[in-house]
Amino acid sequence: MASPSLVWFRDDLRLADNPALRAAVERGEPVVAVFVLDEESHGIRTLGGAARWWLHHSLASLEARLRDHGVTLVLRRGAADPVLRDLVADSNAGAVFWNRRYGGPERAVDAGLKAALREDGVEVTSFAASLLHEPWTVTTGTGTHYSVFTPFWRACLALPAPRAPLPEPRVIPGAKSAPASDSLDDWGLLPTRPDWAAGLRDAWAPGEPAARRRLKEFLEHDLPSYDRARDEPAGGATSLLSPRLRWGELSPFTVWHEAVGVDGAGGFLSELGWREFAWHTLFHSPELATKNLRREFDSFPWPPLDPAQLEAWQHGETGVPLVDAGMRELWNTGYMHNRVRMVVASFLVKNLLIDWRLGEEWFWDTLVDADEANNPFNWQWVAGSGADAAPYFRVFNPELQAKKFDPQGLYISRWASEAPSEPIVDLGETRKAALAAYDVVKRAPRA
DNA sequence: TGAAATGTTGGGGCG
DNA sequence: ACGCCCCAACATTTC
Repeated sequence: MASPSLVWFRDDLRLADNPALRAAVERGEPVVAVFVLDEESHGIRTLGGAARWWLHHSLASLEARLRDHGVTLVLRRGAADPVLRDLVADSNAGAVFWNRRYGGPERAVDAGLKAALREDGVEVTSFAASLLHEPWTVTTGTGTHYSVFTPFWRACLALPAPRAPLPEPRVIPGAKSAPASDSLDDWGLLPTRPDWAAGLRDAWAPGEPAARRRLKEFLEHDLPSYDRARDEPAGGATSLLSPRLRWGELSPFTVWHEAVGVDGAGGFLSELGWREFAWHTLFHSPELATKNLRREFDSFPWPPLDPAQLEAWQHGETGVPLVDAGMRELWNTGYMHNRVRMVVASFLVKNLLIDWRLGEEWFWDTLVDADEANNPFNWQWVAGSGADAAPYFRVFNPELQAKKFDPQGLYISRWASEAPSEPIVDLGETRKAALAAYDVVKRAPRA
């Protein structure tokens, strides 16, 4: 009697370079593929609206590709621990495989499950698949983790090179009868009443095949000009790979090995390095989304929230053209150019003096690429409270940024073409107020 | 992965 | 010819 191999898909919705899937195939028994929509386990962050849209379509793609192999993707909803244990029992699985996660609550779930299943005599194996280096392997000379990017990335580059990506399995042996599955449509991941996803549908094609096509196109067409053009929000020279990495439709090993030989790829690869740095930072500071990494920022004098200002920022109605353009790109497409992300974040935190956590939550809800590491990491970077952060006194001037990086006004006219209205705040005055607030933090005792 | 304020320099207009 | 001033251009400092 066969004892199937259970593959638990999480943030790795791909068949290529999937070590868990590979190990299950190599075990030689029928494969049961599972995805669990977990909104119940302690501390797990509920997905935002744009993320749910992406997840739906990426799961639909994975489901179809597995079906081509004769394998059913079993969809279940609930706390991962009991759901997985039920599935293991129902399918009589003898082995479970997954690729590692690095967030605090996820690690707790996975560790508990691994111990419990092993207790029951089930083989459980986890793999490195979504980071180039395991977080505990990148340490300073004194054994601590890095808090500054440049030495961190230098240390990564000095480590043995990331392994070569694994090919997609040619054959995946399916089980004769798979456990019952929810219907993806019943999960209600797509927006209705209203359906606000039209812009997302125009902008994106989720799923592994489209991700591979984009990688190829980026390498051929955009990488050569990446260093020169990546800061121009109208230019389209960025990789657009962030959601594909977020959902694991591409692995960083694949991206690394495809790009590393290309002349002038260093700047792009170091962006992969920032992604790596954010995840390592989360691994060492699981409360990254809620707690200032630099605790002296706990004394930051946030004024009482003016909800109208937060709303104006969210809706792209601040009267500051580059900020409004960015926020509307976000709302319409689930994405925003990186340069503009820095500008709108600086504006929220420093010109409006609104807590970075509120900006982080809005991005979490509206970005298709937000993950629990990069999103809070980057907000803390802008706010000045984070790892290797921009000094708080570094206040972006959105008008100057527009002049420098969107000199023709192409990006602004694409997203905010109406005649500009009066800014809701004076850029010069609010800049001064932000610097005064910074003074309080500067005088605060260091944690 | 800033911007503004302040400081320095040097060419050119002009008395 | 010379000194003076203005000011753009660039550099440095400060926030």
